[in-house]
Amino acid sequence: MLTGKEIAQVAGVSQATVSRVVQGSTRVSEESRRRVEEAMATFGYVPNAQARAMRTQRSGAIGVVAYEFTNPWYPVMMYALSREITQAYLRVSFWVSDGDNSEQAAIEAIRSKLIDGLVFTTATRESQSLRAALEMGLPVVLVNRSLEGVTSDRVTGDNLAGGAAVADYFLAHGRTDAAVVGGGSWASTGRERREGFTQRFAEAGFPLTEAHQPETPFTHDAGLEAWQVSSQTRPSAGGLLHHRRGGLRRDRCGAGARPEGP
Amino acid sequence: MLTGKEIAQVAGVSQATVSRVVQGSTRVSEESRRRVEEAMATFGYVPNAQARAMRTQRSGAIGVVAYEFTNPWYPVMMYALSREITQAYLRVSFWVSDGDNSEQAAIEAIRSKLIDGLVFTTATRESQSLRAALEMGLPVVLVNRSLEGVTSDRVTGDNLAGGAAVADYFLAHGRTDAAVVGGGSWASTGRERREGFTQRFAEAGFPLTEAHQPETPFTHDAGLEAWQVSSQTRPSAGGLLHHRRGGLRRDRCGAGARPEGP
DNA sequence: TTGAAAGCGCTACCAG
DNA sequence: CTGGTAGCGCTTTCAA
Repeated sequence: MLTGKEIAQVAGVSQATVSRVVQGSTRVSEESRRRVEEAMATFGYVPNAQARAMRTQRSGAIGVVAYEFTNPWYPVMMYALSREITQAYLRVSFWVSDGDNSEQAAIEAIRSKLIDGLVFTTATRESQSLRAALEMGLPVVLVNRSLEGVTSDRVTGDNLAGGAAVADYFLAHGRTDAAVVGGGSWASTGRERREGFTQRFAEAGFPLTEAHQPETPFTHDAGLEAWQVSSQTRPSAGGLLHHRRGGLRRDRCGAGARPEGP
Repeated sequence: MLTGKEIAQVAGVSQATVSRVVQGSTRVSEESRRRVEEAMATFGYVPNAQARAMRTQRSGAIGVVAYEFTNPWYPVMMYALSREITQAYLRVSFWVSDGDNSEQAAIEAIRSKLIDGLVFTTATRESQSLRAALEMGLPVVLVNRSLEGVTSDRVTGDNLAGGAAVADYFLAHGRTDAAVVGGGSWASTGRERREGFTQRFAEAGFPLTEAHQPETPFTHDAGLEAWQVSSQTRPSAGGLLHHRRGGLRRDRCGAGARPEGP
């Protein structure tokens, strides 16, 4: 691996001119450009991105924080984000959210100039470092989940309307005895979906008790368990999970069809 | 954001000493260390990782190339790799393999010193830039799929034995009229599984025709279609896909249970 | 259009 | 144990 300086020597120009050629069409004579490009091609020159980043104060990378991919929704987001980031001529730095540790690592990466910005998909009520980062005005965008009590750029679904829509569907079909099994309120998604659901039921005159809006992790196992507990007290209880042939169908949800194999 | 130099001024030491403190316990007096740490804490100093990388010639990042995550096997690998990489105090740079373009981008990242090494999970027979990179001795490790005709570090399953095991299972149950629907031979996985399968069948005296080892993408749709075509010519044909109640079950495979929701 | 030169913020060497 | 200093490879003035 040689440097711009060496390319310059070969091409018989100054290193500054090599830099100009690399950056595209700054003012460089045809002759100089030709010779520099020839030298670059000959030696397979690739500019040192670290040095450039240091000089320009831009890393060219965007961080993404997502969950372990046993939750199939996250790969979908990850893929979409990757595409967009790549199309913007940026790179993706990736952190698996393992609680506050990795979240903090991602945020630290902003401050250490490793990434130019961070997309955060796993905000929870307990994300201390995230909250602090947003309050400091660090370049963080919340995607999927939002965070109460801080202003921030964010991209989320309308979970309130979503929960309400499910409630309306139930009510329209005469189901008035319901429980919500929709994750926990530590995440804005779960909180808002539940809120939309329970609010609609309350408006319709069928308020849900606390016991019928349990806090569960976003897993099918936990949802199944909550549903079973709920069923014991109310045999006819329904919920956000769908059932079939007298039993819950333990299956993926949310991410749509995922039809491909290894 | 201030720099080590500024921290040094505040602490009344040289910038070199600040650097020593940051790097842990090089020889620094208690007094100096205390004052530097105090200054760092006061101003929330975070060292510039780009500058460090440039100086040390190590970026601290490992690249990972994987597929779009509609193929559920890749998130699983991605997660495992992320964990390992993080535990080694490194970061993950991520590329979605979209053919040779993004593959080349990932490899270029090695040469531009953005990453210290690359884990490549989507090698195909057509991966020109990957092949070139391996031949140049760039730090690339193949995971999941290997590449014919080049020596390289790699981590793969024993697909040959896998295909043979499926064949044995079929033969043990008296199924001698079979087709293999297992991806395409552009990937080592598909190629080796098929090879293991057909070889065992041939050994048992039931050679498979070309028509019964079709080349398909690694998708359920493609597999289903191939199976249907195959069924037309041989009503009793079986294959690597599992079926139930007279129809193929169009479902995920490979990655094991993936029970969680959004 | 071009080259010289000044750094970006850090690490690591070398004297003291 | 400490400070001075020389770069890492690039971008970007500033003169020429």
